[in-house]
Amino acid sequence: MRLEEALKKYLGYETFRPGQKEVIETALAGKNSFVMLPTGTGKTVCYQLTGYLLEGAVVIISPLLSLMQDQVERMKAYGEKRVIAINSFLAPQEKVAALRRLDQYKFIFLSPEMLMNDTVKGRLKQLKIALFVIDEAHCISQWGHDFRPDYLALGDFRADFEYPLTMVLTATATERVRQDILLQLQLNDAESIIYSVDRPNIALFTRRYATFKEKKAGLVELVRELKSPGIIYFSSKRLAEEFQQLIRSETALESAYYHGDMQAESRMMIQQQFSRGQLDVICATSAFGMGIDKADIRYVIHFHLPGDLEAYVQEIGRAGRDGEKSAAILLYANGDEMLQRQLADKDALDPALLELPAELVGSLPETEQRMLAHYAESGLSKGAIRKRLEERRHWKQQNLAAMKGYLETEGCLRAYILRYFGEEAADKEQQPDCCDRDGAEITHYFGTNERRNEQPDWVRYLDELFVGP
DNA sequence: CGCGTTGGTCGTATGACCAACGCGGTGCTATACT
Repeated sequence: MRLEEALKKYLGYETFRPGQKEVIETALAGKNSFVMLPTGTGKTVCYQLTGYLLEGAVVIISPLLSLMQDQVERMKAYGEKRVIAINSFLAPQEKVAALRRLDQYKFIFLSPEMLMNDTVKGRLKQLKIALFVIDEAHCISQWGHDFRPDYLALGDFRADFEYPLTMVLTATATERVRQDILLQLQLNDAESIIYSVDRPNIALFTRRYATFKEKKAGLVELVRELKSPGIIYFSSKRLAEEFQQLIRSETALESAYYHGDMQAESRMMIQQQFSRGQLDVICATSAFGMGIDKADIRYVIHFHLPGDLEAYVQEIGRAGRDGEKSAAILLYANGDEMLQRQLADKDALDPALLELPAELVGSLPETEQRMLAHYAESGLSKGAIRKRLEERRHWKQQNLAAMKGYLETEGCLRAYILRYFGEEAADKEQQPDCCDRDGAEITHYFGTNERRNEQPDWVRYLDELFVGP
């Protein structure tokens, strides 16, 4: 059967999107792959169709519970019943039952933490694993080193399972991050399938302000003018909340805030409201984003610069999935990078903690305890650990410096990003609205959002309702 | 870095003002207890 026929038969699509066929063919040929496809190009199809064409189960490692739930629901909605997510959403007895009948599932979603659970491992050992998938694989290189060490144990898992056929999926990774991911996964024979990170329909802007206050005022002005919907990213939960209040009082836009301290239910609700077009603006921290597949996001503003360009590209990539023109705007006020410098510094464990007496370790925050436990089990000497922490710190500072360079460059912003990801700069002829350095005008992204400002015009409303516009 | 909180002083109001200080973001899971 030709792959197109299989695509039609199993998933109902007529044609492949760029990259998908190549990825599936590679897996069907029994080769491991490292796949980099831009956001919104249907990475799910890659492992789903491969799974249908192979005998055995597909195990998918996913970083977020909400992502897993979404995928499971979507697959179920399309009629696939043999799909499950083993995670803490399951009640203990549900989990036991699910593990007992694990062999009945074709697609099994797991977090790296759950994968390391001995019962789960033992049960997986009894199955035939056709394909091992790492979704959002950049998490290995970012979160793994910082606060989710189980991401770093995926390599040992692969070894333990005699190196199952593996597919690594991400949207953004520099060569260096790719190398780190492959190293962590103990994957040295992966076929690289790399597509450009460039999203031509997203115009790039930076704006400098002298002070925090001016930046704040500038943001309100932008939000008032820009065509919504949009996302504004902050590096502080408090500021995200504060700004949402400000937008509510200063504009007629519908808005909400979103960050990691909120209850899972409120987070889900906000995300749904945004997806359904009930909100114009989301004021969020980096917690908001993965798994958002809203097509018509018109702008992404960053109130603070992110810690690295990978995060920036990932976050602005949520704009313009529909291919329509959209804007990515990075704001800066003097000294902004200090905040990121502080956060980056906090990430790598303080080497002094390695000397902490065992009885005091218990009083540390949970994340630090985990990272310490991870290093203790790694068998590395203290000197080697110290060296690794130092390298990590250095890496982060370099990344931040590159991010700062983006703000400061006088050349094309898109070219800067592409160079960072090791790509050739795109052809200018094809990109009239590229970035502010090349003459793109922010006003092209303005629109009217003030409709809610008007008092409801009942006569017109009823007229439209019964007679049509 | 900039912001909010805290605690001191002033000097007699239950505030006004200032300096010093600390903090900032991302998520999984297990298990005990109210």
